[in-house]
Amino acid sequence: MTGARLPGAPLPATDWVVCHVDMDCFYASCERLREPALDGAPVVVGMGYEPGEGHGAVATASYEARAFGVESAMPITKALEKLPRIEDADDGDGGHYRTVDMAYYKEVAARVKAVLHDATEVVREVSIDEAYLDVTEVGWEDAEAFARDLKAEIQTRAGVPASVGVAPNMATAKIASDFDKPDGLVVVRPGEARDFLAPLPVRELHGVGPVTARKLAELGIETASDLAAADLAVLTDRFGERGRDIHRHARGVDERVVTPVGKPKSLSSESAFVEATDDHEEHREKVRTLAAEVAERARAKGALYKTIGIKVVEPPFEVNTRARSLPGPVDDPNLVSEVALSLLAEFEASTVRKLGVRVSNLEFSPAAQADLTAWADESGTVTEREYPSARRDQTTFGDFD
DNA sequence: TCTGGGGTCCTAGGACCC
DNA sequence: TCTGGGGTCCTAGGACCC
Repeated sequence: MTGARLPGAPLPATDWVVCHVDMDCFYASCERLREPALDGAPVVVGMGYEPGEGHGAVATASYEARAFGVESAMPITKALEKLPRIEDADDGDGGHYRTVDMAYYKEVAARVKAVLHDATEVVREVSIDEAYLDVTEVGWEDAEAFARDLKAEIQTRAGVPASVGVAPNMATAKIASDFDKPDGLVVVRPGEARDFLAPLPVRELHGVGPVTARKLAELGIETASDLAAADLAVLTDRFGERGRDIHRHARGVDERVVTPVGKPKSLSSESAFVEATDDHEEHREKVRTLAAEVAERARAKGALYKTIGIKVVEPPFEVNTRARSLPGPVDDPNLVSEVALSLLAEFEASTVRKLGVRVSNLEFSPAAQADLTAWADESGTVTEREYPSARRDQTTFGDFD
């Protein structure tokens, strides 16, 4: 395993300098950017808290709002209990609620990303408000100064604050960026990672969610240091490949290479009913809407899909998925709807709280759709009738980014 | 906390092929 | 007619992340 590396192979992990940039309560910061009066006040950004839409959740809460107990992903009704809207509070001690405005946040995010790409070659954009940078060429001598400049540059050019973590690998850098939020800057040098992580609860490690944390607790493993010292065989036995990963992460080891994210693997749209319903015609109507949405998004991205699926969530929270694959990739909104509805038929008698439609097995090369006749004939799933629309759709490629 | 929406990856069994 | 083993694709579910 050790010894000479092939040319072009990744450096040993300890030689890397990885930077994780994590925007501080990004949506709330964006709202403040265009509405400076919100500075220093509790801000909650979410959806579905308007009258009659009682099923939304908090997307982001400012730190002032978190002080009231408002958290990300909390049902909006619960958030309003903890922190009433300022309009409804008589003592003036309320929160400023704003509806998610993705188009605006994407504008701000684009400015942040521009700063990152100007700063270094390799950037992995994980989400709208988070990215990893491979800044190995900067070296450990200058890593801290680099990160400080990066933060300042983001503030200057995008107008929003970021926290930055620097470490010899992705998993540790991520925890470092979170360690001193907001406006944090934490550098973990090679050799320091394991001690840095040691006291943290396992739940804070990337890849340990509520389920794994509970199972680890049953094994007497509570902290990263417990996990680092645990028997690898026990972990892989219980958690499979992920056991190996979290064991490594707990020891401050992560050999994943920072690479840009590729094309999406799937696209989906989902939507919850305000109240779970057994009205199958309502189910069908929602699936038609979702199918149209997802097909439109796929087309906008120039994606062909080979698999069409649905998700049906029954109370209390039972998730069912069904999918059907076509003989070859298509761009055909009508087919998405037809297949989704036919998969939905199985749930005709179900009470449903939430529905989703998904396309996957994506291909982005227009040539991928080259010869549909060949398989359309031998299939039986895709009929002649559907074929012409699929081919016509190809002409829309390139209309969008 | 009775849970929104958009994703990723992994696992496991079955079908099918050579 | 009985048979081993490998590889790939498909579907469904689970866990996790932001």
